[in-house]
Amino acid sequence: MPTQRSRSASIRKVPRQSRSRYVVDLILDTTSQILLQEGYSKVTTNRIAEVAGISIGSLYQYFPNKGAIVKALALRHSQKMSEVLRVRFAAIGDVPVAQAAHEIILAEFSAHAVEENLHRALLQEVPKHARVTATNDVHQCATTLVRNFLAQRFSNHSEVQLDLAAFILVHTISALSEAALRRRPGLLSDQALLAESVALVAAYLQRLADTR
Amino acid sequence: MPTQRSRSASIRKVPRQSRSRYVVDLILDTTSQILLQEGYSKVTTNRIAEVAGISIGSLYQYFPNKGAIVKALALRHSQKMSEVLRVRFAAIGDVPVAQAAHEIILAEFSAHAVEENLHRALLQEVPKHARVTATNDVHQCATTLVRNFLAQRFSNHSEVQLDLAAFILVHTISALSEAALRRRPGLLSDQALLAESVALVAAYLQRLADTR
Amino acid sequence: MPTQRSRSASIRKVPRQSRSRYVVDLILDTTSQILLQEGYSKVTTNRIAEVAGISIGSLYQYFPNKGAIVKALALRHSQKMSEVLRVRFAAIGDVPVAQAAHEIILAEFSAHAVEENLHRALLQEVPKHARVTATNDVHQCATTLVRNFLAQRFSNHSEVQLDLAAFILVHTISALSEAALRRRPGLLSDQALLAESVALVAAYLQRLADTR
Amino acid sequence: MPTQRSRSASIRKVPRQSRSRYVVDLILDTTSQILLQEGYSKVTTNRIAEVAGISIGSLYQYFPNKGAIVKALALRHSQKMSEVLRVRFAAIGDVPVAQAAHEIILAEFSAHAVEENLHRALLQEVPKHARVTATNDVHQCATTLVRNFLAQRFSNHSEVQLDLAAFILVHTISALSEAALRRRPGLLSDQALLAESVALVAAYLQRLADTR
DNA sequence: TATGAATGAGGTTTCATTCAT
DNA sequence: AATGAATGAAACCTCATTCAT
Repeated sequence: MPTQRSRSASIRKVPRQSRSRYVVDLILDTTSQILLQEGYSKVTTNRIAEVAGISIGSLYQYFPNKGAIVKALALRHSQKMSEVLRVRFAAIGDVPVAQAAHEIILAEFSAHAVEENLHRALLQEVPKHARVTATNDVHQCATTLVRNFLAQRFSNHSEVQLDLAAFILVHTISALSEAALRRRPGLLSDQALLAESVALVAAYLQRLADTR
Repeated sequence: MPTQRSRSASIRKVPRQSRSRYVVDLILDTTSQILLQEGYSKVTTNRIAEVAGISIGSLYQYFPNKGAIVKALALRHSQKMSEVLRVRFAAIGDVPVAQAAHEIILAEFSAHAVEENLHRALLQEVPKHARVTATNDVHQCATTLVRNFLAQRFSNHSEVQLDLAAFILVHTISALSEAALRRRPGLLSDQALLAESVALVAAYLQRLADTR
Repeated sequence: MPTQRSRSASIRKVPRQSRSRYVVDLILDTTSQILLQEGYSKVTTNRIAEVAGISIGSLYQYFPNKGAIVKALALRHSQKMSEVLRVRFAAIGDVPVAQAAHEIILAEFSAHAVEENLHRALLQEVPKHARVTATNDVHQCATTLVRNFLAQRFSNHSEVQLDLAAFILVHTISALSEAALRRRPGLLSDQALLAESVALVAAYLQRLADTR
Repeated sequence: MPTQRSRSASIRKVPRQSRSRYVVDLILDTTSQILLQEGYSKVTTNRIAEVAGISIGSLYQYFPNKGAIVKALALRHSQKMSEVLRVRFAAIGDVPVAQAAHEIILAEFSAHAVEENLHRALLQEVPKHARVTATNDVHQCATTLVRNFLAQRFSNHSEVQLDLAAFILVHTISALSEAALRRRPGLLSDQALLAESVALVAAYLQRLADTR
């Protein structure tokens, strides 16, 4: 007794069977590939099916419409990034502030390095409405992790201060990661940039420690 | 080498040019309006002409294709932003580092506040290839201005160090401006966020001063 | 000439047939339901199977194609209507003309009240070619019954006259039944409309009696 | 400053210029032709454009969607029928009831004979929702005309009685017209059927006259 | 210069049907 | 028998661009 389906429900058949999983991943991989090689305007359902080597009908058995494919791709990507962030942050020990800054930055840089080309393409090619939630997800995740980190280190600050600091740090570090990637893919490994970013963050954290 | 006709028409020439100017601006304004109100997918040449109240044929007499319209809009916008940046930076006097940080941030925030909605829409809705040059222009301008500022204050640093510092500062401040705008449009005036951004930049500049 | 196998399976045969019957009826009921609730354009084979809770493959084991399903539904419906007509007409005794008119009309109204919504949907939503025979069946049945009735009462008229009178009566009464249903579903019980219809038919029958 | 367009607005460009009129009529004529020759399922926008000898894009400059074309066709047809009805009824003089019955029936038969094949196709092939208003229009028109006629002749009856009589008459006569057309195109000219229909109606009108 | 009707490639999506399991 | 993933022709519709007037 099927009810009306939401137009943007992201997946039509629950991919319980491994065959389904396979096709869904195939479609997302193909979409990613076309997006990277030819740009968003070439991401059409026909082309996805063609490149994936499946029929257009099959594609629509797994996704209700084009938007759902793009959203699913963005979501899958954001989950990969979030996972990296979580693992990296969990590994930050009880180290001095300067070193913590280093590790936080490495965490963000690593996350941004996950399929960095796809990340850039999603941000720069895909219209916002086709990816809102997913993009926010990573920011949300990063902000929470940084916020928790700050809360442990700077317990004497108010909630509001911690929120603001987390906001500033996440945006700053994300921007530096992305700017680096945008400028020259691979630049994330640039030691000078890394060191200077660490300096920026360390200076800010130090000031935070010095205040009240 | 003006011909007789154009010479005798020279009085009329100015109004003619301004007629062109007028239509071009009308088209760009209309494009901006549709982009903001309905999203990039609704920006079609027919719709632009319709909303602008001109014929589609006329539109194609002022622009060779759709891409040119979007690029022109992006360019016009980046020039407005750059102009704000230039004026603000020129006004920064020989003040202490902390205050300079404040003024630099205000300059960037002001620039980003110029048609902030359009700015966001261009970045988030319009595919990169339709705006590359223009977006780069602002960054280029900002980077040059910051770089010059640093060169004056920190003449003992190497070219490479100055380049890197400029890179970091421009991306950081831009990101904070945009994050602020995105979070709560119109809230660049949030005093706490502003103060904390100044603190971040000041801390970095101070460190730069302390280093050889 | 039943083979050994079928003979020995004869006990099982009935339940097997009824299984078939069951699925066939399930499919027709589901088709009817979708037709009524969502319109003919939503009657697709996949949707029928989905709502019926069977696989699309099973559906095609009971019907060779979509058209056959719709035709079977129309046929089943027309048989139900015809059955009502036959029973009602058989019960018309040797009553005066005016009362006969009353009973004929009640017979037709009753027949049209059988799944009246389905009846309307079949006529108004389903393309003719998908139901021709079936719809004709009811008319054929009604015409024969009325024709027989007239033959008994007005034996002095010619074959041609009787045919024509039956044609006129059946179409008139059917139209009034359907108009009544369409106007206010469920209102075949409208006494005024019923009385006036009887008057119309009675006047015509009386005239028939008066003519040679 | 165009506002959101209703999806089923029937005509996109107001056909003020004769060129527009011409194309609109061409599209409707072509639609009618395909409907008659190949059935509703073959009425596709691509086929209409192809048969009409215009591009699919042109078709969509004149109609917002397929439904609007079918509705416009149904409307045009119903207007032609209504016009015939009005002219014929206006010509009915102060004649005896039996002759009036004759003329009313001729009026309805004539109206139904206007593009009778199209009429049948619209009723039998086209899903109701694609023609509602139009079909109702004719019935409305006929009912009003008959109602006015009755009001003049039978001024001693109540409003309710007149409404009911008009309802019965219009449905009866329409059904007979359509039945005749359906059975054998051209049958409307069958003198026997005509005479018998007149007899039916005359008998009813006479009874109306006899009642208070 | 201005107009706007016309174009048609190509986009998204549906659905009757098949067939390997 | 039953399943349901797969198919692909074909439906509806959009939009950048041209060109005769």
